[in-house]
Amino acid sequence: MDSVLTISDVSRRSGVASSALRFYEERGLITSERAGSGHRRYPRSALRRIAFIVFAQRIGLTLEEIGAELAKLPADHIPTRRDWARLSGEWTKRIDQRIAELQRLRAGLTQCIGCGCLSIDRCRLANPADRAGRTGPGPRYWLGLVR
Amino acid sequence: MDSVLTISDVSRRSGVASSALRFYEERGLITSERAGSGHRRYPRSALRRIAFIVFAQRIGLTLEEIGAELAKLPADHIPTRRDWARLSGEWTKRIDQRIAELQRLRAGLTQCIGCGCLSIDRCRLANPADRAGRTGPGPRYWLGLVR
DNA sequence: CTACAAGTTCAAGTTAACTTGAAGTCAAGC
DNA sequence: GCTTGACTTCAAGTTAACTTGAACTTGTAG
Repeated sequence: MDSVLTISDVSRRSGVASSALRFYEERGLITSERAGSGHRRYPRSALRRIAFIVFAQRIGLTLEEIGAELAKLPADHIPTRRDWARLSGEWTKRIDQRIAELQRLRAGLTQCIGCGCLSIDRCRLANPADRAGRTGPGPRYWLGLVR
Repeated sequence: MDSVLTISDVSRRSGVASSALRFYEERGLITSERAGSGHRRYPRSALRRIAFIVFAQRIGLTLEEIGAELAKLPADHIPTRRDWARLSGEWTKRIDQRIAELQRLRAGLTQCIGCGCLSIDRCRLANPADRAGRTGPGPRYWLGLVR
């Protein structure tokens, strides 16, 4: 129940691997103090920040987006309940959009495939015009562009 | 309105890049005949198969999973409406699970972050024990393991 | 004092789903 | 006969989010 935590403390408590924590730090998502030895020391508040990151990932945000969100937190004090709550506004919308899409897909699954209309020409769900176009390399699907 | 299609025909009609179509073929998701010149020729039925692949991706299936689904289709004839419908059973469940998770996350967003319980120790949503554990390299998040 | 665990940095590897580029083939139009 | 465009294969590059490994230092227990 110490007030400062080592990286393995944080890893164990958060379920996030030490290597991932270093990676998050490199990306500017979290910060740490250093002990005289050069070892990282985390304040208790880091746990909440990390929980937030994990939470946001499950919603489907990229680390970059999460970083942008975290940047909105006040820098002059440890974020309060209110500060965290302010971040969540945009997210609710995003979740709702994804839920709506899944519900459309679910309907298409029984209706389109079931009724045989799963044709590129006729079906809105499978229609290329309804999908995001994007050029360049990289994983199109994972970027949520084809999702 | 020809009965056989070139790769660029299929690409244009489906919105899937030619390179992706070749990639799908390499992975065994689709097949093609060859013209004397060595060029690919697709039957009309390929369009539906490709639409199915795109559809499945939006739901969140990997190409490997999609391949496994497609393998269940009869090999001796062009799949009928019924054949396609049979594949969809498992999917509905999967969509529902993801929708349910998003709804839980949505609730957590207002309740947990809003009320300040977003603490690794107390909050179920952020609790490591609730998340899938996995060892080895690769993108944990994108694999749906942290989602 | 000596193990040995735990921490550090930095470069390189891993995964899925493609894309890009190089080098070559083939048919059609002028 | 020559160019142009569409096609082919094959190897290598791209992206996100990490992990792994090597080489090294520090902290702690016996």
